[in-house]
Amino acid sequence: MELPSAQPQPCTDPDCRGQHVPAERVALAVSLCAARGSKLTTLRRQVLELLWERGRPTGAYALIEALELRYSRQVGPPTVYRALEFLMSERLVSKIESRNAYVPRTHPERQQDCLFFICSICGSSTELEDPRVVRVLAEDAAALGYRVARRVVEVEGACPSCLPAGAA
Amino acid sequence: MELPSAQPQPCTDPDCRGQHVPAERVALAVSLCAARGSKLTTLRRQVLELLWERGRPTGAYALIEALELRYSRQVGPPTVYRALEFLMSERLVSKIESRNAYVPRTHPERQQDCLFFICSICGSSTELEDPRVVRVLAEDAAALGYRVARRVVEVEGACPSCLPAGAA
DNA sequence: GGATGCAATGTTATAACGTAACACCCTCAA
DNA sequence: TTGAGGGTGTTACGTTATAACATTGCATCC
Repeated sequence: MELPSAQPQPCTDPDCRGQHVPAERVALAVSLCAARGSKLTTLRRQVLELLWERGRPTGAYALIEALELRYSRQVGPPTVYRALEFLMSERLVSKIESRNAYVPRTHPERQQDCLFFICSICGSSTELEDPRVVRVLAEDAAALGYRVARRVVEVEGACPSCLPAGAA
Repeated sequence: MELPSAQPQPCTDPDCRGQHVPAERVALAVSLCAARGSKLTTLRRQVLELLWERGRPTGAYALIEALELRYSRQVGPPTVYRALEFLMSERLVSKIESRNAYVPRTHPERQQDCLFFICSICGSSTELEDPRVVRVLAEDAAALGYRVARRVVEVEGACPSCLPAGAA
């Protein structure tokens, strides 16, 4: 299952902070889905592209508006929700539960649920993976006798750009 | 600010897992609010009582129904949402973001946001505090330059009662 | 080539969740 | 007694999400 070397490659830097070019990330999604045998259709790819272009958590109805604007056609809520459902099942998108909004994942090739830091001032979000969080929650789950299916970890606050310099 | 010894006391066991009697927890809320000078009105107390009686994350509209049923009067959404807002500001209630539902907090006297384990089968939830999660998230926030305002940590899975014995 | 089956999408309607705006009422203090 | 402010009631509406069913498009088989 080797990809041709011309294809976009997954990022191998665990500290990259998700600084990636949208077009490149969409290309990676195309590769990933092809490799997985899952169908990233035109509609689904368009939704993913829009999410990348937005660069911040975006609501489903904002996506509908954007689709209608760009492609000059009517789009019903189920259309977008189904596309989002597919993208989430492929780990290409996560839902930010505390905002009812959706973000593209910078590292869809990774298995673990990730953390999000969300700025309540500018609305931006930063994706992060931290094995320590995973481990600690797994320990707590074991102590409670829980089997973990999904982790939602969202930290709201003020991002560095929105904080007056030095006011950490 | 000492409470009379006849009053319900905060639980001092950090591993109690929130096994408390509803009526006792409501009484603690009354004491806490009195001590804080905040007004736990009849309506607000009724909403809190209902949440305790439910024993699981409960949606706002389910609370409206329950209020109407019990007290035979019309209740509009704003009435309940305002009560919930007050209860959350007093740390007596938390919202489960991944379910759009509300739960009473077992330890309103504590300052930190807590974690929730939610069973996707029976719908129950377990509140937990884990300083390790708080610390790790604080470190990540520092590394990103974020100032933390609020943590949402929700683990979905299967609770021990819903798992076939031994199938951890 | 037409029949068939299946996944994806389109369409309509409605459910579920949440809030804005304004009216009323009660209490408390000057 | 009157005015201020907080709490609640009421109406209407905004936002988020899904159920149910119709249609399309594409692959496969005969």
